[in-house]
Amino acid sequence: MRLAVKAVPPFDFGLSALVFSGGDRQIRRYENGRFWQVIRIGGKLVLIMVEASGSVEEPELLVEMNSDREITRDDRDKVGEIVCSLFNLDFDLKPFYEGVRGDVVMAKVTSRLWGLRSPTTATVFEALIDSIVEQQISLNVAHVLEGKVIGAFGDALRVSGEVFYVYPTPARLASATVSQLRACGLSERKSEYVRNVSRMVADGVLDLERVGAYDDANRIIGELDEVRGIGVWTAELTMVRGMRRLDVVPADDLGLRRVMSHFYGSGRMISGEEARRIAERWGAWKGLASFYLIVAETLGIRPQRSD
DNA sequence: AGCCAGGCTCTCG
DNA sequence: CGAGAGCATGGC
Repeated sequence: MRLAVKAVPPFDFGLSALVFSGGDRQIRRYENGRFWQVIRIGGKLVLIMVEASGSVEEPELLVEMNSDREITRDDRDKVGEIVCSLFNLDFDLKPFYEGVRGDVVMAKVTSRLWGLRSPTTATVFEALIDSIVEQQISLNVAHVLEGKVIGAFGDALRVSGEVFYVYPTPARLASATVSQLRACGLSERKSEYVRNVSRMVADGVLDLERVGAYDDANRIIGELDEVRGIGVWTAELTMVRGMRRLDVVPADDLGLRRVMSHFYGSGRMISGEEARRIAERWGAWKGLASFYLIVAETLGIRPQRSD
Protein backbone atom coordinates (compact mmCIF):
# COMPACT_ATOMS: atom_id res chain seq x y z
CA MET A 1 0.00 0.00 0.00
CA ARG A 2 1.15 3.52 -0.76
CA LEU A 3 0.52 6.98 0.53
CA ALA A 4 1.52 10.54 -0.33
CA VAL A 5 2.22 12.99 2.49
CA LYS A 6 2.69 16.72 2.13
CA ALA A 7 5.05 18.81 4.23
CA VAL A 8 5.14 22.48 5.17
CA PRO A 9 7.83 24.10 2.98
CA PRO A 10 10.73 24.44 2.99
CA PHE A 11 11.62 20.82 3.59
CA ASP A 12 14.70 19.02 2.29
CA PHE A 13 14.02 15.32 2.74
CA GLY A 14 17.47 14.12 1.71
CA LEU A 15 19.20 16.51 4.07
CA SER A 16 16.82 15.73 6.93
CA ALA A 17 17.11 11.96 6.48
CA LEU A 18 20.90 12.14 6.24
CA VAL A 19 20.98 12.37 10.03
CA PHE A 20 19.83 8.75 10.18
CA SER A 21 22.61 7.30 8.07
CA GLY A 22 24.90 7.36 11.09
CA GLY A 23 22.49 6.00 13.68
CA ASP A 24 21.21 2.57 14.58
CA ARG A 25 21.07 0.71 11.29
CA GLN A 26 18.96 -2.00 12.84
CA ILE A 27 15.92 0.20 13.29
CA ARG A 28 16.26 2.87 10.61
CA ARG A 29 18.24 3.32 7.47
CA TYR A 30 18.68 5.93 4.84
CA GLU A 31 20.40 4.96 1.62
CA ASN A 32 19.96 5.88 -2.03
CA GLY A 33 17.33 8.46 -1.23
CA ARG A 34 15.14 6.00 0.64
CA PHE A 35 14.37 5.94 4.32
CA TRP A 36 13.31 2.67 6.03
CA GLN A 37 11.88 2.05 9.45
CA VAL A 38 9.50 -0.41 11.12
CA ILE A 39 6.71 1.15 13.13
CA ARG A 40 4.11 -0.32 15.44
CA ILE A 41 0.47 0.20 14.66
CA GLY A 42 -1.65 -1.44 17.28
CA GLY A 43 -0.11 -4.90 17.42
CA LYS A 44 1.13 -4.88 13.85
CA LEU A 45 4.63 -4.21 12.62
CA VAL A 46 4.72 -2.19 9.43
CA LEU A 47 7.83 -1.45 7.40
CA ILE A 48 7.65 1.99 5.85
CA MET A 49 9.81 3.15 2.98
CA VAL A 50 9.86 6.88 2.41
CA GLU A 51 11.21 8.90 -0.48
CA ALA A 52 10.83 12.45 -1.72
CA SER A 53 8.59 13.06 -4.69
CA GLY A 54 8.43 16.85 -4.62
CA SER A 55 10.92 19.66 -4.18
CA VAL A 56 12.21 21.62 -1.21
CA GLU A 57 9.71 24.40 -1.83
CA GLU A 58 6.86 22.03 -2.72
CA PRO A 59 7.68 19.06 -0.60
CA GLU A 60 5.85 15.78 -0.83
CA LEU A 61 6.79 12.34 0.41
CA LEU A 62 5.88 8.98 -1.04
CA VAL A 63 5.38 6.30 1.57
CA GLU A 64 5.25 2.62 0.77
CA MET A 65 4.31 0.15 3.47
CA ASN A 66 4.70 -3.58 3.95
CA SER A 67 3.68 -5.97 6.67
CA ASP A 68 3.26 -9.66 7.31
CA ARG A 69 -0.33 -8.84 8.19
CA GLU A 70 -3.07 -6.98 6.40
CA ILE A 71 -2.81 -3.19 6.32
CA THR A 72 -6.15 -1.44 6.69
CA ARG A 73 -7.19 2.06 5.68
CA ASP A 74 -7.02 3.02 9.33
CA ASP A 75 -3.46 1.75 9.51
CA ARG A 76 -2.59 3.77 6.45
CA ASP A 77 -3.91 6.96 8.02
CA LYS A 78 -1.86 6.26 11.14
CA VAL A 79 1.23 5.75 9.01
CA GLY A 80 0.67 9.21 7.57
CA GLU A 81 0.52 10.71 11.06
CA ILE A 82 3.63 8.85 12.19
CA VAL A 83 5.67 9.87 9.14
CA CYS A 84 4.56 13.44 9.75
CA SER A 85 5.74 13.16 13.34
CA LEU A 86 9.05 11.40 12.53
CA PHE A 87 10.15 14.25 10.28
CA ASN A 88 8.18 17.07 11.92
CA LEU A 89 6.55 17.71 8.56
CA ASP A 90 4.04 20.18 9.99
CA PHE A 91 6.72 22.37 11.56
CA ASP A 92 7.22 25.73 9.88
CA LEU A 93 10.91 26.61 9.65
CA LYS A 94 10.38 30.15 8.37
CA PRO A 95 9.81 31.86 11.74
CA PHE A 96 12.98 30.16 12.96
CA TYR A 97 14.97 31.41 9.98
CA GLU A 98 13.52 34.90 10.52
CA GLY A 99 14.21 34.80 14.24
CA VAL A 100 17.91 33.98 13.94
CA ARG A 101 18.61 36.29 11.00
CA GLY A 102 20.36 38.77 13.28
CA ASP A 103 22.90 36.13 14.28
CA VAL A 104 25.55 36.13 11.56
CA VAL A 105 26.82 32.63 12.30
CA MET A 106 23.35 31.09 12.52
CA ALA A 107 22.17 32.98 9.44
CA LYS A 108 25.00 31.38 7.51
CA VAL A 109 24.31 27.93 8.93
CA THR A 110 20.58 28.06 8.20
CA SER A 111 21.18 29.23 4.65
CA ARG A 112 23.43 26.21 4.09
CA LEU A 113 21.01 23.80 5.73
CA TRP A 114 17.85 25.22 4.19
CA GLY A 115 14.92 22.86 4.72
CA LEU A 116 16.58 20.73 7.40
CA ARG A 117 13.97 19.42 9.83
CA SER A 118 14.89 17.89 13.18
CA PRO A 119 13.62 14.32 13.49
CA THR A 120 11.53 12.88 16.32
CA THR A 121 11.67 9.34 17.64
CA ALA A 122 8.60 7.16 17.11
CA THR A 123 8.01 7.16 20.86
CA VAL A 124 9.15 9.36 23.74
CA PHE A 125 10.20 6.16 25.49
CA GLU A 126 12.80 5.43 22.83
CA ALA A 127 14.32 8.89 23.21
CA LEU A 128 14.42 8.50 26.98
CA ILE A 129 16.05 5.07 27.07
CA ASP A 130 18.61 5.97 24.39
CA SER A 131 19.48 9.11 26.33
CA ILE A 132 20.07 7.07 29.47
CA VAL A 133 22.28 4.65 27.55
CA GLU A 134 24.23 7.60 26.14
CA GLN A 135 25.04 9.08 29.52
CA GLN A 136 28.75 9.67 29.99
CA ILE A 137 30.08 7.20 27.40
CA SER A 138 31.08 8.14 23.84
CA LEU A 139 28.40 8.01 21.16
CA ASN A 140 30.34 5.30 19.34
CA VAL A 141 30.09 3.02 22.34
CA ALA A 142 26.51 4.06 23.06
CA HIS A 143 25.38 3.09 19.55
CA VAL A 144 26.91 -0.35 19.95
CA LEU A 145 25.09 -0.85 23.25
CA GLU A 146 21.81 0.46 21.86
CA GLY A 147 22.15 -1.99 19.00
CA LYS A 148 22.56 -4.85 21.44
CA VAL A 149 19.53 -3.77 23.45
CA ILE A 150 17.42 -3.52 20.30
CA GLY A 151 18.67 -6.88 19.05
CA ALA A 152 17.94 -8.55 22.39
CA PHE A 153 14.57 -7.02 23.19
CA GLY A 154 13.18 -5.45 20.02
CA ASP A 155 10.73 -7.21 17.71
CA ALA A 156 11.91 -8.14 14.26
CA LEU A 157 10.09 -7.93 10.95
CA ARG A 158 11.41 -9.80 7.94
CA VAL A 159 10.62 -8.28 4.57
CA SER A 160 12.05 -9.71 1.35
CA GLY A 161 14.95 -11.39 3.07
CA GLU A 162 16.00 -8.42 5.17
CA VAL A 163 15.44 -8.13 8.91
CA PHE A 164 14.33 -4.87 10.45
CA TYR A 165 13.91 -4.24 14.14
CA VAL A 166 11.55 -2.00 15.99
CA TYR A 167 12.46 -0.43 19.31
CA PRO A 168 11.58 -2.56 22.37
CA THR A 169 8.33 -1.79 24.17
CA PRO A 170 8.38 -0.53 27.77
CA ALA A 171 6.82 -3.83 28.89
CA ARG A 172 9.51 -5.88 27.19
CA LEU A 173 12.36 -3.84 28.70
CA ALA A 174 10.60 -3.86 32.06
CA SER A 175 10.73 -7.66 31.97
CA ALA A 176 14.48 -7.67 31.27
CA THR A 177 16.73 -8.74 34.11
CA VAL A 178 19.68 -6.62 35.18
CA SER A 179 22.06 -9.35 34.08
CA GLN A 180 20.47 -9.47 30.62
CA LEU A 181 21.00 -5.73 30.28
CA ARG A 182 24.51 -6.07 31.67
CA ALA A 183 25.12 -8.54 28.84
CA CYS A 184 24.28 -5.72 26.42
CA GLY A 185 27.22 -3.80 27.86
CA LEU A 186 25.32 -1.49 30.19
CA SER A 187 26.74 -0.92 33.64
CA GLU A 188 24.96 -2.40 36.64
CA ARG A 189 23.60 1.05 37.49
CA LYS A 190 22.40 1.88 34.02
CA SER A 191 20.76 -1.53 33.76
CA GLU A 192 18.76 -0.68 36.86
CA TYR A 193 17.82 2.74 35.49
CA VAL A 194 16.62 1.26 32.20
CA ARG A 195 14.64 -1.48 33.88
CA ASN A 196 13.07 0.75 36.50
CA VAL A 197 12.15 3.50 34.05
CA SER A 198 10.68 0.90 31.69
CA ARG A 199 8.68 -0.57 34.52
CA MET A 200 7.35 2.85 35.51
CA VAL A 201 6.30 3.57 31.93
CA ALA A 202 4.77 0.12 31.45
CA ASP A 203 2.82 0.43 34.71
CA GLY A 204 1.60 3.91 33.87
CA VAL A 205 3.37 5.45 36.87
CA LEU A 206 5.38 7.56 34.45
CA ASP A 207 3.14 8.78 31.64
CA LEU A 208 5.57 10.28 29.14
CA GLU A 209 2.85 11.53 26.81
CA ARG A 210 1.17 13.39 29.66
CA VAL A 211 4.42 14.85 30.98
CA GLY A 212 5.45 15.82 27.46
CA ALA A 213 2.24 17.79 27.01
CA TYR A 214 3.09 20.29 29.74
CA ASP A 215 3.48 23.79 28.42
CA ASP A 216 6.22 24.68 30.89
CA ALA A 217 9.51 23.07 29.86
CA ASN A 218 10.93 23.38 33.37
CA ARG A 219 8.02 21.42 34.73
CA ILE A 220 8.81 18.56 32.36
CA ILE A 221 12.49 18.64 33.31
CA GLY A 222 11.61 18.77 36.99
CA GLU A 223 9.26 15.83 36.83
CA LEU A 224 11.64 13.66 34.82
CA ASP A 225 14.54 14.67 37.03
CA GLU A 226 12.84 13.11 40.03
CA VAL A 227 13.13 9.68 38.45
CA ARG A 228 16.24 7.74 39.40
CA GLY A 229 18.72 7.67 36.55
CA ILE A 230 17.33 10.79 34.88
CA GLY A 231 19.09 14.11 35.33
CA VAL A 232 18.65 17.46 33.62
CA TRP A 233 20.81 16.44 30.65
CA THR A 234 18.80 13.26 30.04
CA ALA A 235 15.50 15.11 30.43
CA GLU A 236 16.51 17.82 27.97
CA LEU A 237 17.80 15.35 25.42
CA THR A 238 14.58 13.37 25.69
CA MET A 239 12.54 16.52 25.15
CA VAL A 240 14.45 17.59 22.06
CA ARG A 241 14.56 14.15 20.45
CA GLY A 242 11.28 12.65 21.57
CA MET A 243 8.91 15.45 22.54
CA ARG A 244 9.63 17.96 19.78
CA ARG A 245 10.50 20.53 22.40
CA LEU A 246 12.80 22.56 20.18
CA ASP A 247 12.72 25.40 22.70
CA VAL A 248 14.95 23.35 25.00
CA VAL A 249 18.73 23.16 24.75
CA PRO A 250 20.85 20.45 26.41
CA ALA A 251 23.46 23.05 27.26
CA ASP A 252 25.58 20.79 29.46
CA ASP A 253 26.02 18.38 26.58
CA LEU A 254 29.70 17.85 25.89
CA GLY A 255 29.27 17.53 22.14
CA LEU A 256 27.10 20.61 21.89
CA ARG A 257 29.51 22.64 24.00
CA ARG A 258 32.33 21.54 21.72
CA VAL A 259 30.42 22.59 18.61
CA MET A 260 29.36 25.87 20.19
CA SER A 261 32.90 26.75 21.20
CA HIS A 262 33.86 25.99 17.62
CA PHE A 263 31.23 28.30 16.12
CA TYR A 264 30.93 30.93 18.84
CA GLY A 265 34.04 30.71 21.01
CA SER A 266 37.72 31.10 20.48
CA GLY A 267 38.16 27.34 20.37
CA ARG A 268 38.47 27.07 24.13
CA MET A 269 35.87 24.69 25.57
CA ILE A 270 32.96 26.69 26.92
CA SER A 271 31.03 25.81 30.07
CA GLY A 272 27.43 24.70 30.22
CA GLU A 273 26.55 28.10 31.67
CA GLU A 274 28.16 29.91 28.75
CA ALA A 275 26.43 27.57 26.31
CA ARG A 276 23.09 28.31 27.92
CA ARG A 277 23.75 32.03 27.70
CA ILE A 278 24.70 31.87 24.04
CA ALA A 279 21.62 29.76 23.27
CA GLU A 280 19.38 32.43 24.80
CA ARG A 281 19.79 34.55 21.68
CA TRP A 282 17.89 31.90 19.71
CA GLY A 283 14.83 32.32 21.92
CA ALA A 284 12.14 29.72 21.40
CA TRP A 285 14.27 27.96 18.77
CA LYS A 286 17.34 27.30 20.86
CA GLY A 287 17.03 23.52 20.59
CA LEU A 288 16.51 23.61 16.85
CA ALA A 289 19.38 26.07 16.39
CA SER A 290 21.66 23.78 18.39
CA PHE A 291 20.63 20.89 16.18
CA TYR A 292 21.55 22.94 13.12
CA LEU A 293 25.00 23.64 14.60
CA ILE A 294 25.64 19.95 15.25
CA VAL A 295 24.59 18.97 11.73
CA ALA A 296 26.69 21.81 10.30
CA GLU A 297 29.70 20.50 12.17
CA THR A 298 29.23 16.92 10.98
CA LEU A 299 28.81 18.10 7.37
CA GLY A 300 32.06 20.04 7.64
CA ILE A 301 30.49 23.48 7.29
CA ARG A 302 33.03 25.97 8.62
CA PRO A 303 32.05 28.65 11.12
CA GLN A 304 33.65 31.46 9.12
CA ARG A 305 33.26 31.75 5.38
CA SER A 306 33.32 34.73 3.08
CA ASP A 307 31.19 33.43 0.20
C1' DA B 1 48.68 1.01 28.42
C1' DG B 2 45.86 4.37 29.92
C1' DC B 3 42.65 7.87 29.52
C1' DC B 4 38.57 9.75 28.00
C1' DA B 5 33.90 9.57 26.42
C1' DG B 6 26.81 14.03 24.90
C1' DG B 7 26.09 11.85 33.35
C1' DC B 8 24.24 10.29 37.42
C1' DT B 9 24.08 8.48 41.93
C1' DC B 10 25.98 7.31 46.25
C1' DT B 11 29.22 7.98 49.77
C1' DC B 12 32.15 10.51 52.54
C1' DG B 13 34.00 14.46 55.29
C1' DC C 1 25.86 20.23 52.11
C1' DG C 2 29.91 19.92 48.37
C1' DA C 3 33.37 17.26 46.51
C1' DG C 4 34.90 12.86 44.61
C1' DA C 5 34.88 8.12 43.37
C1' DG C 6 32.83 4.58 40.43
C1' DC C 7 30.86 2.90 36.39
C1' DA C 8 31.06 0.06 31.14
C1' DT C 9 33.33 -0.45 26.73
C1' DG C 10 35.42 1.18 22.26
C1' DG C 11 38.80 4.32 20.25
C1' DC C 12 42.71 7.01 20.20
